[in-house]
Amino acid sequence: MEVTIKDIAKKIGVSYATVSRALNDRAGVNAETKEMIMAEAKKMGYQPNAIARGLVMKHTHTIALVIPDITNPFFPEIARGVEEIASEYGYNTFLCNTNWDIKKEQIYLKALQEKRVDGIIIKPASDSEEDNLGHITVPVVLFNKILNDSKYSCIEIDNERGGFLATKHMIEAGYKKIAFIGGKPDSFSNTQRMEGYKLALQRYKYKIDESLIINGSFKTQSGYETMTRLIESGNLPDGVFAGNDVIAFGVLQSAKEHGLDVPNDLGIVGFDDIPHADLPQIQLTTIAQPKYLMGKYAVEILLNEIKNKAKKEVKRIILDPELIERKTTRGLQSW
Amino acid sequence: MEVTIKDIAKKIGVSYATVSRALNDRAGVNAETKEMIMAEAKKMGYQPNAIARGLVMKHTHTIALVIPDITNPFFPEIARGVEEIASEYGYNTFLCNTNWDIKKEQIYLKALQEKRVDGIIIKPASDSEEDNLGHITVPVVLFNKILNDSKYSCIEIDNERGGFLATKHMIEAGYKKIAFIGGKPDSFSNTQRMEGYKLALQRYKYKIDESLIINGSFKTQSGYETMTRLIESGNLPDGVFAGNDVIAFGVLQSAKEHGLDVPNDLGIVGFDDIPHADLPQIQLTTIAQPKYLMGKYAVEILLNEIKNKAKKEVKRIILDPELIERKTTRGLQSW
DNA sequence: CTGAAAGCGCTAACAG
DNA sequence: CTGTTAGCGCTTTCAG
Repeated sequence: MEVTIKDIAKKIGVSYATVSRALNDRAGVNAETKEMIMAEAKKMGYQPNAIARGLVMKHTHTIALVIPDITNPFFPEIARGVEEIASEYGYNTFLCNTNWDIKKEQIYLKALQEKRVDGIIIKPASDSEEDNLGHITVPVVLFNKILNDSKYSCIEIDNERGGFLATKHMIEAGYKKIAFIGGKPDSFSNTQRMEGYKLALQRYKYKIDESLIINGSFKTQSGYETMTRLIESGNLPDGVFAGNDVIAFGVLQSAKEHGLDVPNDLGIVGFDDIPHADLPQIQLTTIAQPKYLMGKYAVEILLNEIKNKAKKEVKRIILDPELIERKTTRGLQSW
Repeated sequence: MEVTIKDIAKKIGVSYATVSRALNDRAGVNAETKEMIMAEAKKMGYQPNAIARGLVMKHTHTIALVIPDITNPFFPEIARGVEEIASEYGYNTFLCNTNWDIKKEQIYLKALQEKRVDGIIIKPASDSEEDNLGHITVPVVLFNKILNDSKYSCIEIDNERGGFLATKHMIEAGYKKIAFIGGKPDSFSNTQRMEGYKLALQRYKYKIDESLIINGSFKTQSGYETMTRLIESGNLPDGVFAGNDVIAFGVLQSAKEHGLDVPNDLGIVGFDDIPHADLPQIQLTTIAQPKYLMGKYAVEILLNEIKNKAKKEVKRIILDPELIERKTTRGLQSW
């Protein structure tokens, strides 16, 4: 049997309230008895029961991070940020992987609430917010742009500006026929990146060619397949702005297999700046997001909302994207 | 206030025991009243309190996966495996990242136990088992070879054989001066891979040159730095077996920066076969581990131990590594 | 089929 | 400084 507060109380001959006080370092316990209690607790191998405590305290000191794809190196970076900061504040974090499956997300959200997590940080699998987050009663912060009247705080990169920057860079480097190979079509981030792309095209008087705008999923495989299709259909662009880096990897792969010279025959820019995008063999030009920081901020906002549940104010943090020029695009100088 | 079982009992005019029975689908409730209860529960937005339930039931239906580096793409693959399978069985999983920090691991293990997780799957940050896992009372399964008298189940690849295979491959491909650039020196996996390397060297009458055996950490940066040091010290090998793939990436990077032709001037083989090791620009020859499967098996063993806590038997699963020949080594044919 | 009551391990008034 | 007591929300005998 597990050793409880009562066992140690009995052993020492005090009431278990006293033991509780001692263990929790609360005032009003004689120094000597406290010491005895601590010693005995250690000796008996006492381990506080957070479940019981949670039941009375009404908080669990655990939060959840729900993400769509832990296999995309973008998310582990974020996860590291939230986890590290959370644990600094004494919180554990559940890491839930929805696999972009809205049903799975639903199930997680339900379980998380039943387990009484104190708050949730989520990158939704889909963006029809109300559908999914409707039943959540704990504080939530999203990695997503959110409708203006939303009751949730959020933090994200300015995706439209990112898309704009990426496309502008390719235009200025002299690419003429620029495709957008995107990810999940019903994702805000994706849409906004595409909007930025279109905006840049317009700004520079390029015409928007819908046959060059193709969405799929945020996977390497998807990038590979749609690029291959593009090449084999004869509708070959000389530049592609990919919805994210792993898609860009797929594009790169297809290009290589078809003997295309990157960056001369084909320029590529990605989004995220995941680890290994900077390997010399890859050298992917991309739009960087401050992943770790995003995780960090998200927890801080969340923890703050948890603490001040009463007077909550929704915060929206929009971060600046940054273009990282590497070798999958021609530089201006070479033009 | 949260709606509880009592609220809905009061509303309908039954005892809350009955409500409990109905909600949990237990026998002995009149069909009609059950329906009423279910309806009311939904209407009132009742959400079972898993904390309270856990307190009485003595289990939480949550397990933990503690890993050293979520940023190494090897681990997310495993994580996906455990998470998916666990959730199929109705378990949530805490994902904890120790960052190879044994103190952090300690803290997590403590918190996890206090939160009464039902079991723990862990790749220890260090390998002096007894030190770390001593206080754990719940079932544990390790991703690590374990002493023969250990009380824990474990599952892992045959690292020695992997190291052997890797080195043998390089020898047969004609490389003459093969270095081992390893990861954490006090890691079993690392040591075993090194043993396999030595074994192959001996088998083929190569002499073992300790100046060619260098450990560091399981990071790209570490691989990059030690390779660079090797090159700049003039002690240039013509082959390196890296402790894992991300190290190999670093080696690759250094090689490239120093104008070495891979695979002709330098052959490289990694370990793990992480995603993106197969990109055409990388094409890393490596030793594959069945990552997802390892995660899956780990949960299955764990869940089984949880169920049969009484008659537990320790299981040791040793999986076979597989050499994946790609382009960072010469093939036999080209020799 | 249903209700009463005990208790899971702990915290927090409230008395002393 | 310390003990008594009442719950937290739920499951589970044990009676009826």
